[in-house]
Amino acid sequence: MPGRRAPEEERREAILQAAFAVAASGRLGAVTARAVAAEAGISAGLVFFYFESVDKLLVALLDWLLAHTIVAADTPDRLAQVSDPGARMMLAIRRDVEWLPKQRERVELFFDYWVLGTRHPAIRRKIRRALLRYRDAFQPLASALVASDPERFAGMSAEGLASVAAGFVEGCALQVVMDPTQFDVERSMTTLAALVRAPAPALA
Amino acid sequence: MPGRRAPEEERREAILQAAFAVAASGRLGAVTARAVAAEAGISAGLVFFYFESVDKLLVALLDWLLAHTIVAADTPDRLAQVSDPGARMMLAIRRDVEWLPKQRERVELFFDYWVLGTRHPAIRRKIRRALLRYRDAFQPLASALVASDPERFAGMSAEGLASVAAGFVEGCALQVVMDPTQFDVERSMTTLAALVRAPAPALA
DNA sequence: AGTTAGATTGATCAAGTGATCAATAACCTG
DNA sequence: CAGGTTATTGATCACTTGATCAATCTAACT
Repeated sequence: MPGRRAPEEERREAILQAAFAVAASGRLGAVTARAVAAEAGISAGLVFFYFESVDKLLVALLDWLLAHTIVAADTPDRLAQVSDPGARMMLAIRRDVEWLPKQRERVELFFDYWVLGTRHPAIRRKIRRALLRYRDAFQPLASALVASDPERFAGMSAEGLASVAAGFVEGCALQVVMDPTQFDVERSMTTLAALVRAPAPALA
Repeated sequence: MPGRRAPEEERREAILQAAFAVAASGRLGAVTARAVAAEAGISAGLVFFYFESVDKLLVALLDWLLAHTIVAADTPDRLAQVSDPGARMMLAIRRDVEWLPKQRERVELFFDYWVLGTRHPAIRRKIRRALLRYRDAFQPLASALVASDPERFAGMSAEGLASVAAGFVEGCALQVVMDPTQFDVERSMTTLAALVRAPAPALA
């Protein structure tokens, strides 16, 4: 029965949510026009009416995903309460690492997009920008840390430290996707703490 | 013209090489029975004659890839010449990191398989095993390093150190695939050296 | 009520996929 | 050179995909 109108822009949103539902359970490969339409309870043609092509739907889904994924937004206050720059940095990292297993579906999807990005310039640009933005989020913490003890962090820029912090979390994300059952937040954090704490002038 | 026989087992190998050629230029998604057959100069049916299904061809290609990919096997001697455990570890890491951009195609393929593994148990097992094997390759170096200065590495197990080393290289691999032009071996190594060298008792 | 504009459907097309299989040609044995 | 074995082909089937489009229905506005 054609004609049953929906509240305009909500259709787009509904389709995107359906696309996410499909992708969350069957990954990006399962996101077909028919699958999304079935999930949304509409006809396949309507998907193309709102999103010209499946490709553009995927790009829109990535935007939706990035907009609806704020890492660890639930504890913005606890971080400010910690005065020590080092402890603040560690808490920030821990917060994100703890978030990873809880949102495994999103992390997996992100990696799907990341792989897709290798062949898709527009997606690659979006992913890269998101990663840079994530790295930059560590910048103020890194700056404070370096400033708090310039001698100890001699030779390390705040940029470098922020990169390493982001890289560590990304490495954990890799492990989470690879083997969720075997990933242990505490072990990862302990290893990081030990590594960073250990002076190793022998390494060159 | 049917009947033109090939030297037995060489056919399998030839098909696998063709599959690799296809995958190297068009990624895993391009590996179809027809594409591989065309690349190998045979008919599509023959692919199914030697590899029951495309799925099994992909698994066989992964095995082939793992067997034909020995990271940095060209400099096995230089490592032994370095007596200092710290420098040895750093050289080992550098060796692998330098290898990444040169073999980008293989690294990309590896990530394709890694993503595929999330849905394919057999592939996931193979990938996981390969990653563990890679991590274990750092174990002797890590043990020597920890033993060389127990006080400095207090709280760090050799396993943890090996994990971090492997994780660092994997992180670099991620960057290489994402943006080959922007990846800089020297910068990565410098950052690592600075991080490891910097004592940071403030971090907890 | 009549009209118009826009949303919605479902059938449909073309392209590409994995897989099967009868027919056939080369090889080996005798 | 006959005969059996085996690799090889190419046509073919069933299926899925992205995409298009005429027909249709609903809502809003006269």
